[in-house]
Amino acid sequence: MPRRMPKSHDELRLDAIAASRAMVEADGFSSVTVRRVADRIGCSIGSIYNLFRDLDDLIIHVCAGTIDTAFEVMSADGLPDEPHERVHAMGRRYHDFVLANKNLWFMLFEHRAHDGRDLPPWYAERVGKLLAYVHANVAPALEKVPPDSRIDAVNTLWAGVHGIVTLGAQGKLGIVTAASAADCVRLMIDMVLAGHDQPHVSFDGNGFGRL
Amino acid sequence: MPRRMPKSHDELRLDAIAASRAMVEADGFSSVTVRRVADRIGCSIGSIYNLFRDLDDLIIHVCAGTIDTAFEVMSADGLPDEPHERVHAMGRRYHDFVLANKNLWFMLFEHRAHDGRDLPPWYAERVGKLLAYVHANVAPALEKVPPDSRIDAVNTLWAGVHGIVTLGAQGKLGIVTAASAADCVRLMIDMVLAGHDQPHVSFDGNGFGRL
DNA sequence: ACCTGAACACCGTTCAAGT
DNA sequence: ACCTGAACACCGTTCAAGT
Repeated sequence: MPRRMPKSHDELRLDAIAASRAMVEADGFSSVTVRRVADRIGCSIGSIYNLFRDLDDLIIHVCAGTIDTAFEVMSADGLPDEPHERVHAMGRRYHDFVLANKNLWFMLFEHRAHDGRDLPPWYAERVGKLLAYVHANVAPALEKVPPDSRIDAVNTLWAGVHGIVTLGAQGKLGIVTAASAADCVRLMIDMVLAGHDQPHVSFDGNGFGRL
Repeated sequence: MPRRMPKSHDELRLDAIAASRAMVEADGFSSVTVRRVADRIGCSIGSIYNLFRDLDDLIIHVCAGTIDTAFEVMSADGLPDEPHERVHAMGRRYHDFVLANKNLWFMLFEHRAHDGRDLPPWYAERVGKLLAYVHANVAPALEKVPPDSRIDAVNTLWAGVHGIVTLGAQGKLGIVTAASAADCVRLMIDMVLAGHDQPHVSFDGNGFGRL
């Protein structure tokens, strides 16, 4: 194989996305510029616009990769069968993932398309896949909630977990708090599930000792 | 009074902050540029740097104003006396405020100082004042929680409310949900407070105390 | 002492000119 | 057909020159 084979369109696209992702991880998403990406992957400024519609489009592709990674992490093997424990495991995975990928994750929420352009369908699909997985695995722990309200209950619980994880990762979880974000996530889940499921709340801490 | 009296340093500062706030409200915080502010308040680019250390410093002053407004809204007269109802009223006020001031509120969380420069003490003080007010008014509804854990319980509940309100304002509260963010906030508060009214659910038993 | 705006080093995006 | 980079209209920040 020749040493420096000219890269194909698709290879260059993947290079640009990978380079951008590395920049986001290292210095946040505002450090990604067309000029720097072009420089990093060894092409001209103008060529970036042959690979992507504009910078927004490139950024969205990095975001899509982040969502895919999140899905893989969340859906990896090893989730407990017991519904309550499963929610705790999901919360823990979400927390750990966001903490390990702060800049990439924040970009999902902070990035706004320039005009009112809405997200492409293939992107919305991937978000939907991740959300559907969360719903499928959280809903069983809320089976006492009437089916009509269950979607809202899951959304409420998970939005709560998201709030804790986000504020925690931003260092804004209360002024002075002894409890870590991971502890608060656990507490949130326990509080919500307890509110809905009086009889048997197993709070022995079992299954979570692998902290 | 003369028609066009030259403005004092302090007047110009307030003008710049007000102009910036109006820009954020209208078009988001990335629409605030030194050139546009200078143009709007009728001074030169360079003069902005006589009023503020840099653009970050100006932005922080807008943020401080947002926090002050939030405090005024949250602490206005008319909160119910009953602790649970009071938490609901707080949640509702928070939700309404964020919805009515999306761009200003998002700026608080999305704005990052350029280098690792940390926020000035007078700014942290104002954030602390708002958080302290929330704590003082939410804590009574969690009086069954042991005092040692109560701060963490309030943080957990309020971070949850924050998550719902934030995702709701971003239009990201679930893919398709009938319930509005306001309904989810109500549900969250009910679930958490209900979880604590169950006698057998205590903070000591759930492993939360270990830190 | 402060105001000014040209200058500097960036930025996203476009497009005529090359291959 | 695609790659190139100068050009355009911006950006934050600085600073010599004015008052």
